[in-house]
Amino acid sequence: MTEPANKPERMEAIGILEENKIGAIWQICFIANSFIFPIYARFDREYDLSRMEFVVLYVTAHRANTMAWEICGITGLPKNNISRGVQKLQKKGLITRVADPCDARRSFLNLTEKGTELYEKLIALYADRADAILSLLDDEDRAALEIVTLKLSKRLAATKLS
Amino acid sequence: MTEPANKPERMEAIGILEENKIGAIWQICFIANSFIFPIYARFDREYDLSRMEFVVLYVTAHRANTMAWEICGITGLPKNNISRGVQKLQKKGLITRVADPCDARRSFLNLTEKGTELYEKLIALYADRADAILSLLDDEDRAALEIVTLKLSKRLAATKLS
DNA sequence: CAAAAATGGTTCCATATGGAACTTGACATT
DNA sequence: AATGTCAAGTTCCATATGGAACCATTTTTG
Repeated sequence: MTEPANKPERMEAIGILEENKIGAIWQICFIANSFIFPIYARFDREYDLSRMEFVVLYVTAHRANTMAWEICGITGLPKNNISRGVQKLQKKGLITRVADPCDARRSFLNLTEKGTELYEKLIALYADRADAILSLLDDEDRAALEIVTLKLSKRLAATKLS
Repeated sequence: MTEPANKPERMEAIGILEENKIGAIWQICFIANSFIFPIYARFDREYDLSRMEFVVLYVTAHRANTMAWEICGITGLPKNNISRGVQKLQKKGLITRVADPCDARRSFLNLTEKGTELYEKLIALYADRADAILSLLDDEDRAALEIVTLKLSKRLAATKLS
């Protein structure tokens, strides 16, 4: 059942990866897609959790009293999708939503104990898969990649591109 | 109209980018999304071209006599989506489809002149935007990033991850 | 303080997406 | 040649997605 590692069509991908007119960006997208799709498919299959739900879970795990609009700003995802993610998580009892006394439009989001438990499980899978990919590099290259992608992503977050 | 470069929610994103349990992968996805979404939105808005159409256009521009199943292998996208992209491009007169005499199920895809013209225009926009992002790094970092992402993406393409 | 603008969030709708079933054609085994 | 298996593409369907209109609250402004 294990397919040969180098199926011809996969090898063809390599040629296109070397295209240099668009530089590292196509490669970065290729790596991101290779990571994201399988992991979200797995979350959906094994935990019945959609991408939007995971995103909300993830951000909320990192910041107590998060508000929906903040998740939008952090992730760049549209607010209607975030809204749906929040609703589903709340229905499943994975997060709590408490109205902000200062502004009735907003509410504070926090993980429940159950939500924290699930998050711990998922983030472990997430980290394993990330590690499986990054392990294709030797330690030196991996360290270099981490330094440069952190720099770039931080600058990108702080910049308003046209 | 120009927003301040450092809106609070964007700065919050930076904190999360520094999360190290999942290392460079979250950052890579962040960079990829920051690139992909705006550029495809623009292609759709200004050229009425969907993501799938662009993908087919792109691969076909790189390989004469491409077949649909090859595009699937190269990009990892499902074949029904590719099929739709091919149909739309053909309807618009941007690619030609000629049945393979050796196997009636398959056909060879090639850009028309009109298709080539459009491709040239789009890839220039694509490259400009890629450059705008990569220019946030100094030359040394940028060179390092390009080397390492090429290595990683090539190994990833040649590997069958779980 | 009333009217207008803005903001957080939800709902509506039209489109994009991907899994699965299906169609047609190639090919292997008998 | 009949049969079963596989492969390339298409179609069907149920879900995900994101823009736009909308609602309910602040906040701003005259």
